[in-house]
Amino acid sequence: VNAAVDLFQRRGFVATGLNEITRHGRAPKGSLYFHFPGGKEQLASEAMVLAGARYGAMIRAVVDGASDTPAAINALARLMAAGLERSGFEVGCPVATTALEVAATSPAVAAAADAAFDGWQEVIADRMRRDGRSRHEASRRATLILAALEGALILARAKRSPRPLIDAAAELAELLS
Amino acid sequence: VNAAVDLFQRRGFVATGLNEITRHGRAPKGSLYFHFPGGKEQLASEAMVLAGARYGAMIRAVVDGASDTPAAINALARLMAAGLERSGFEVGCPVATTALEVAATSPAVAAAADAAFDGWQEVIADRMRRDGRSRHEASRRATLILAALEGALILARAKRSPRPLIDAAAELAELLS
Amino acid sequence: VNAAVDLFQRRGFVATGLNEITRHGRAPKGSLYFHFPGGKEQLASEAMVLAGARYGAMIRAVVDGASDTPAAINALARLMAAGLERSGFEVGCPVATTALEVAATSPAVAAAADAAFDGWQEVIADRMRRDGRSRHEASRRATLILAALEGALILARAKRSPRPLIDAAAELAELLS
Amino acid sequence: VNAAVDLFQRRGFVATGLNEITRHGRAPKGSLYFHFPGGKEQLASEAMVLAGARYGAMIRAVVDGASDTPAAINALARLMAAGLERSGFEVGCPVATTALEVAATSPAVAAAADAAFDGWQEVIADRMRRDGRSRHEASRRATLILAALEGALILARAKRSPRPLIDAAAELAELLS
DNA sequence: ACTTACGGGACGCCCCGTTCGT
DNA sequence: ACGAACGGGGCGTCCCGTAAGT
Repeated sequence: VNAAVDLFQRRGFVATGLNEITRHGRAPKGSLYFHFPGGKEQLASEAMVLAGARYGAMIRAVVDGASDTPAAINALARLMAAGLERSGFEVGCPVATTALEVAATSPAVAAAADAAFDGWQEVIADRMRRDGRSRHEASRRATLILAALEGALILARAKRSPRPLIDAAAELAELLS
Repeated sequence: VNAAVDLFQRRGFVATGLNEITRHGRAPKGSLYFHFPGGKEQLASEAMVLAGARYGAMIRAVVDGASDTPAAINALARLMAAGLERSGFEVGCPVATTALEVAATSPAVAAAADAAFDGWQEVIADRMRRDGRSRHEASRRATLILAALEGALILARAKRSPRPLIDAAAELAELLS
Repeated sequence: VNAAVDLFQRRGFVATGLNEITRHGRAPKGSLYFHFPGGKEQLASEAMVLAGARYGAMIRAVVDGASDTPAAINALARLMAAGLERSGFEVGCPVATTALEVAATSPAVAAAADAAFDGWQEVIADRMRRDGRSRHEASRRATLILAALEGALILARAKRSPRPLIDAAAELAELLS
Repeated sequence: VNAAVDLFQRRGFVATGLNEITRHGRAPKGSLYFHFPGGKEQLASEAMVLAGARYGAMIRAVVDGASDTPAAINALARLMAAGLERSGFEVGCPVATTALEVAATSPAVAAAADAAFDGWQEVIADRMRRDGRSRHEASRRATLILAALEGALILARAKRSPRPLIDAAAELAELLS
């Protein structure tokens, strides 16, 4: 279920109860362990995969629609800021919170989160390769962009303000142009 | 107690039980509500403050010891990477995980986390102002640096590898030089 | 299925899940309620019947093969002790545990268990009648023998030692000779 | 709590929920894990101890009040039969059911059950030693008596009739006189 | 002033026994 | 015959107060 994606994104992995998820998704409780024999961890892993795909598609759309990389960065930041404000700063990255929470305790979920991050990074790197960057350069630069956006998103949620996100993106875009 | 700082850093806010904290800190259970009438939230707030001060001092030492900003960024990344590896990728940022978890539920703790972030950002900005940057430019650039490091730390923990941290820092340092 | 017999014998009725039984018996889960519309109770009842027949045959073989009643008692005790030790004191009486667990809640299963006990008692009584005892005397004496063996089996499992079984049988055999 | 003794005695260990026990004993759930950090197993162990002591005292009273061993056996059987009938055959031995259920899964509880059995056996053996039996003879005979009573109790509960208990006791008493 | 011991609900995850729909 | 669905509860433990003691 993708009710899990939404709730993990808002409250985090640990704070979200399975009951809450089934209620939110109007799914019966008993079926959960039929579809996800691995329990909450499996559910989280699949949520990471789904969120990775969905968010990845969104990132791709923005990145491909932008005229150049700096423009893409700013566009992404604006999009994330809009989502943040629309939800009252509840909805952040659908992967980051869970990734941090389970990094030390659940290797399987951490790996799924990592795969999602990798996918996004690859989307950005792909665009830069098409712009003529070398493979290695594109990869490193994409990592930086993704990291900066994720980090700025944390700062923005803590401050309950889109400023850090907008500022960091603007600065990074400027540096890259 | 600063046992809380350590545990929140490793497992996150929600996953850490009060029992665990008192055990880890060899403090009596009943005393907790005497010293922290606000309960877990107050404890977390004070943990954010303490971690902010400690981490801030460390950042200041590194930043002041570096020859220029790019060198400082790389030095910080190496330091964080070292801590990551030393702890088996358990110990990340003492504020970020908690900040994400409580962003939507506990304004007080979120504010404390924000204050910690602000302190760190100010340390970095301060250095750049001393290097002759304008107030506004220094602030934005410091936000970017902090965001990039925090974001890269997430990626690194998910991947259980210091690579994202080292790469993102190297790329950012290069852009800034 | 007689996978149920084995599992009820080891872990008891309540502690054995239907899933476990189907897995142990390589039977499909959904088929269970086709063959046993009465659910777990019916399964238990039939397990009692099957165990009663099987164990009864074994008792008959031992009893008929022994030279006299005291010898039969000792032989039975040795056989039970051997099964106990072979299984690490996991496998006791296939009926007693379930009988005790459901005595208060499931009359149907309790009746099936009672029938199994009656069958065994009859096997022993039959032998004694053939040895010339009166109907009434044989019945009472068989009840005592069965009770002593069942009771000693409990003591033996609790102590994880065949001693109570061997001792009680020896004492009873001596009294009867 | 001795509500546990009562419920384990009626329904068995596995079938009795902790909630049920706290409800039955009017104790709050949260307090349970303060007094019994070991959880259900510890509760069961202490229930075995308590039941062992209480039942042991009762056995001692009967045994000491009887004129000789055969009379004691019959008196015990009558007492057990009375308890059985009074409760609609719900209340059996407070130790046997649990002992059988946990024999394979919980060594600690099994040991506690064994200790209770040993205590009872010792009470009976003690009486016989005072009657002039040798140490070894008294011990073996006491084991037989205890086993026969426990076993007959199972048969009686399955049959929902005091007959097996009364008959087995009568037969054993006769053999001993 | 500070700590201990204890009481007290609420809920988390897991899994159970059962019944549809095919 | 059987995969899928379905609630209900089990045990553990959490976060929080309070009454008594030092």
